[in-house]
Amino acid sequence: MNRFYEYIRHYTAHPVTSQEQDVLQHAFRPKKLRKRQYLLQEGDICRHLSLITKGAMRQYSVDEKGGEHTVQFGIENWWMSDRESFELGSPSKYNIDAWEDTELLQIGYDDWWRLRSEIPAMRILTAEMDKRHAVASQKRIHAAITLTAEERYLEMMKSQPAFIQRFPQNMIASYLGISPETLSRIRKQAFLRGD
Amino acid sequence: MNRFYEYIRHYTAHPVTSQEQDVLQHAFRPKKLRKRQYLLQEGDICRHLSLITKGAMRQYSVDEKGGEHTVQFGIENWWMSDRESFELGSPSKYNIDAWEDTELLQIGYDDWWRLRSEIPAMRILTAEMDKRHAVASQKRIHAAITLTAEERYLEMMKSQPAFIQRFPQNMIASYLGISPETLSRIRKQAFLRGD
DNA sequence: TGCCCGGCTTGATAAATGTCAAGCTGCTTT
DNA sequence: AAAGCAGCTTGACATTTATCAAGCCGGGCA
Repeated sequence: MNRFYEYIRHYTAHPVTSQEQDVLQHAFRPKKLRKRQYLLQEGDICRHLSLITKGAMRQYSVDEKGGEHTVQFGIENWWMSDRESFELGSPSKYNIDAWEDTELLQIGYDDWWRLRSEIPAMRILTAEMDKRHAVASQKRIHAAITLTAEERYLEMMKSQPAFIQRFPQNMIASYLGISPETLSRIRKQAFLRGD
Repeated sequence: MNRFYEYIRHYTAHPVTSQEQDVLQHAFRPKKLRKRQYLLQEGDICRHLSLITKGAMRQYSVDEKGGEHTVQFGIENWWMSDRESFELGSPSKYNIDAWEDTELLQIGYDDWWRLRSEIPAMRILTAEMDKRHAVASQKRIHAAITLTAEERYLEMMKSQPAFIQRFPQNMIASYLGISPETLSRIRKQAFLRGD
């Protein structure tokens, strides 16, 4: 938990009082997942926000032909959830599972909203998260409608090298919206040109 | 402004006191734009959030070849801004202009943050906006990486028919990430099959 | 009125990307 | 050690989508 208080202070510039630590400790629960274990399955309702403290996960959908489409990757200090299901209480269309052995801090919907009014730092943290999320979403949407497959990959190498290192190529491809074969060829081209 | 208080009450279930109306009235400024007039140009810093009270606008980038790529449409009751430029104070990569004659209510960065702490309804409104934005972004990203051009268009017809009615096809195409010709052919196909 | 221009369609062709099938490699499991 | 499997690559081919060029149509404007 101490790393979590540090995390909050880092993003909000608000130190967490020991009184607040008490409240936080009761609201957040640690959880461990083994590689390939589900955090959420299609049809479930997403009841928690989960902060990754260690490991790597992904959120993805599965189409009729069994193809997987990665909506989001997460590693240390990223929050995972199906935002739609969590906020609306609707059954999720996505799976979230662990690609590496993973450790999380989880908080439920009611606690999350309660803490936002009780602890100023949590209010700031939420605003900061939403802000970053909005900026990142706009970028990804713009990339999707504007760039070619190759440009999207090179852009991802620049902005998210950690994901490319920690997840296999077929998952990267499904994140970029292309087939694994196409990604393999794009990488070859880029390599032959000298990265 | 009265419609604005009504708007707030609708989304927050908090009536706006006359004291608060006073504060809001000083923070928000009305603005009118003629068709084709810019609200924001590439290179500008986006200093305001703008609520559309009447009209239709779009946010788009222009590539090296002069091609336009629509990131967002907005009509009545939609907020327009380049979120990245607004939050980070960086020069925008986008243009925002009016497609129809448009009326706005604008608020600056500092006022926006101040009102969030002063007026509870604004805090709720912000949270609600961020929530909806997050859900919509996730959907659009999922559509972009999962669906074919035709499926994306049909999906848009279902979820955003107002946009399709009020913006010309070449802009719809640039929103879907396809060429105007492809959209024209897709529509013909769909029509021949009976919608 | 008549012209011009923006928006839309259509056809021919090119480029990008997907699909299917095969084979390679390194790791895990037995 | 052998078998099996997941991830990656490659080739041949199919499909989707973009590009370029031409023409149509209707509304605003001289």
